[in-house]
Amino acid sequence: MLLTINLRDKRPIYKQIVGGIKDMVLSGELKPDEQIPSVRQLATDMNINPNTIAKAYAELERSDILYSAAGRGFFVNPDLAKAYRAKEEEVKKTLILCVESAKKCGIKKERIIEIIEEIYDRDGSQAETEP
Amino acid sequence: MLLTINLRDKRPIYKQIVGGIKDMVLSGELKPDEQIPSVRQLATDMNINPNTIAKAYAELERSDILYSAAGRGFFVNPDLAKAYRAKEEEVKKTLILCVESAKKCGIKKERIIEIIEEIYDRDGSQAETEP
Amino acid sequence: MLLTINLRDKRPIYKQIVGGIKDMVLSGELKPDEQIPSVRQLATDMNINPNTIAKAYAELERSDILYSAAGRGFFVNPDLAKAYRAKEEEVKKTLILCVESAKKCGIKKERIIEIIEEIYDRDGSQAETEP
Amino acid sequence: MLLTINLRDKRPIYKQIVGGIKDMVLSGELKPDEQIPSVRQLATDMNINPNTIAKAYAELERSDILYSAAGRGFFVNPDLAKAYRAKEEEVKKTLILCVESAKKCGIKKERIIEIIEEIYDRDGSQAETEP
DNA sequence: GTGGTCTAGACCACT
DNA sequence: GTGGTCTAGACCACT
Repeated sequence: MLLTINLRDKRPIYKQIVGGIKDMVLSGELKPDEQIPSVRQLATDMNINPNTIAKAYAELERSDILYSAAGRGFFVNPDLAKAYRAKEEEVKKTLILCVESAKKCGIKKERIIEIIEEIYDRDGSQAETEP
Repeated sequence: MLLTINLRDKRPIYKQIVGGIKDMVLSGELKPDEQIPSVRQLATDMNINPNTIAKAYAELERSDILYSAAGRGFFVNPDLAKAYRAKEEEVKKTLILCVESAKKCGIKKERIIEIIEEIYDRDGSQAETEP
Repeated sequence: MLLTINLRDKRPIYKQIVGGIKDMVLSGELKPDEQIPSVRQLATDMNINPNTIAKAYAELERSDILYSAAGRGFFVNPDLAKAYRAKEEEVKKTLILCVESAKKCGIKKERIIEIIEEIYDRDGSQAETEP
Repeated sequence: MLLTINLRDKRPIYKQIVGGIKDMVLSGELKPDEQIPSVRQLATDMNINPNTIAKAYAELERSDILYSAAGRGFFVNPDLAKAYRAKEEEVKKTLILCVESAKKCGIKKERIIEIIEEIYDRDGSQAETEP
């Protein structure tokens, strides 16, 4: 499982892990009911304390991205409807804060959409390649 | 000066103040070279610790939004070119994080633009109304 | 023997088995002195580790629900008076925790009884139908 | 603030704290916007590790019982509608598990209601006394 | 092997 | 002073 944490990122490590795995699940990169690396395994792989991984996994379970059972491990929740809706809400909330402030400062709507197009249409370093 | 801080907001108070004043300056609500309330004055008005206000003002000065004259207080920087460019950079950086993740999760570009339009075109509770 | 375990259920698997078999015995679905599937048999049928089944059977024996004959397997205890009393105690203990907390939070007695009626009078997906 | 943890209780310490504070808030024992003891303070008072208290407080904030801000502390959420609805759901969920099993084992509805009445109408060691 | 809880202690940002 | 994050390490229940 490819997960990188960025030390220059202001978000705490566990939030970066939450974001990374959430995106992998919602993008289908991780399959329904697939088992993900154990807390200890990922902790070893990423050289991070197990408590930090556990904190991230717990949040992913609360967000209906994963489900788990002690003694068995963590698995991808096959029913992602709720998580998907929450993701869209999260995106919307971020955009509201960002766009309202931008608007107030005189950044035109057209400029914002231009930026969106530019971001969306470029390849994206980790994005899926299309055939 | 109308500045409201939201105690439920997860952003620290000083960041909320920085954001609020930055937006007021870049939107022209505060005029070039206009003096803004003193640290003590604003601290009293908002019932906030003066250290918190001072921290916000210091950051605004570093961002070329305000300038200070020792013993006389803080004033709006009349040369906002740099600050304006930084604001656009900041908006762009936020949009990159948000949009790349949204894209990966399968949220379509059209949906994002739809949300932007919706946010931008509504009145906005605290937004300036144009004559 | 129809026993379903729910991997999403937060109760450990062996507890789910204990609960399921206990209910089947106390409801008369399993007859006095009837032999139940061997540990290995049930482990195979349910695709569960034999240790887990063995743990459940051991607890059922301690609770006087089953008895075992070395080398011959597990059987339904025909004398269920003790187990029945323990079940009522267990129900009562759960209700005390739940109802006292509900009461403290202002949930009215009438509302609780209403919920009980609703639960009790509906068919229950896995409940036995009476002829 | 009166909060006792019971070592014989099977629930983990942090869950007992969550339950205790939730009940105090939903019963009105703690007032809207009232500040509750700091993580460190309660940790000292109860002789429990601060991390354990912090875990409980975090869950209470996620449940809309409390709100917080780093540097200021935790406060009782004045808008408890959501939390109250969740509490009723929680009670209902517990009752379903308990009552369905009891029913299956032949415990009569009248007996269950009798138990509820008995629990509800007795004083309750920590219950509010009525004038 | 798996996750969950808890303690102890450090360090940081914010007020 | 406040909470938030992270590490380290122990111990437990469950599979």
